[in-house]
Amino acid sequence: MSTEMEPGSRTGRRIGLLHVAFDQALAAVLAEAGPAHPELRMAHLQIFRFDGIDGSTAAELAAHAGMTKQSMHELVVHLERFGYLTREPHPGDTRARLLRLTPAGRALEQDVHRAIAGLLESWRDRLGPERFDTLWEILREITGDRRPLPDLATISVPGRLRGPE
Amino acid sequence: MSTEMEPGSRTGRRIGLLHVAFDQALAAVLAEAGPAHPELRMAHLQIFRFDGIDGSTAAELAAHAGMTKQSMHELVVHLERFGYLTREPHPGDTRARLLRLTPAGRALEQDVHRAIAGLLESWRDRLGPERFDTLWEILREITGDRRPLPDLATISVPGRLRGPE
DNA sequence: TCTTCATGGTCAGGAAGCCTGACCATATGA
DNA sequence: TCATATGGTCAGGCTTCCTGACCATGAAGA
Repeated sequence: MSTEMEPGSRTGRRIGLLHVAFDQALAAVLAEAGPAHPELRMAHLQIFRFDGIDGSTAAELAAHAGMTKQSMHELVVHLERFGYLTREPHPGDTRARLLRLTPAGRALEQDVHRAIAGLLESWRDRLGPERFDTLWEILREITGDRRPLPDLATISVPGRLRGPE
Repeated sequence: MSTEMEPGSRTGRRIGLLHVAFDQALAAVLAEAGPAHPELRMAHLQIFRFDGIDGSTAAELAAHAGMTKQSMHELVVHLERFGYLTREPHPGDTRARLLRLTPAGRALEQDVHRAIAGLLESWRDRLGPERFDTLWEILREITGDRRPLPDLATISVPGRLRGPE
């Protein structure tokens, strides 16, 4: 390690901070921007962080988000109950339900994207354009992004180190 | 945004992935490296991600980790119960308890640091030295690191967007 | 066609990781 | 000395996931 590198602990923390900062900015901007959506929780925003909600199925979203379909189910149902999306029959697969954003859902999606854009803008200001682009590029490289989305499905954070025995 | 920038969603996801990748590598390497510690969960490792456990108090750790002392309390007690640390009286403050790593605790700390070092090494291989250093520098900049640690205490991720009403 | 297996969705229950509230004991400073 | 802050602790709750168990449907092979 060339940069004077702390044992490693700080890096772990810093990555955590990056993540936290992102979530926080998201929550903050949204809490202010939309006087709406009081019934939404962070987990729901996590979903809106991705594109393509509209027109996909819960199972697909679950795969993209790296969670079980049961977990995603709950989020989707919640979102439906509060009018952010509807579930229409999937043409060509009677089992599946096609998710459709309502106007409210679309507005929320916009809010989330605006919040993210704002945060990125502030980072960009802080870092300067070149280094910001570099960060972007590095993130892409580290998280491996040749394919569009599905890679996420293979990643899952174990709640424990070992199985629940 | 100069790099062809997706609406923002991908960036959010990518940062999440960075975080997840880190946690995962940590879990994986440790699960393999130490056939020990079956009773440890990720939350405990999160603690070991920081230095300075040994000799600090639970309240300090809580501040560093950005969580309440009650939450940290549970983790610390757990760690104590399973022999990773002890709590001795704090000289100079009868209320406080000084945390002390046991040999097992110290070994675990080493494992965690080794795991992190290994992950960073792999990123370094993938990115090349200069860009790796750049990432490091950018992370430092974004997460703001003039002061040693305490800044984290001010950050908290809301579980909801609004207060619990 | 019948059978088998995979997949989308759903219900039920639980674990983990946090949180808030309420307290006690001790520091600390006016 | 008295108010207030702080370390630690207990109790209880909420959120966000998870696993297990199912049903209905789809796909693929015997």
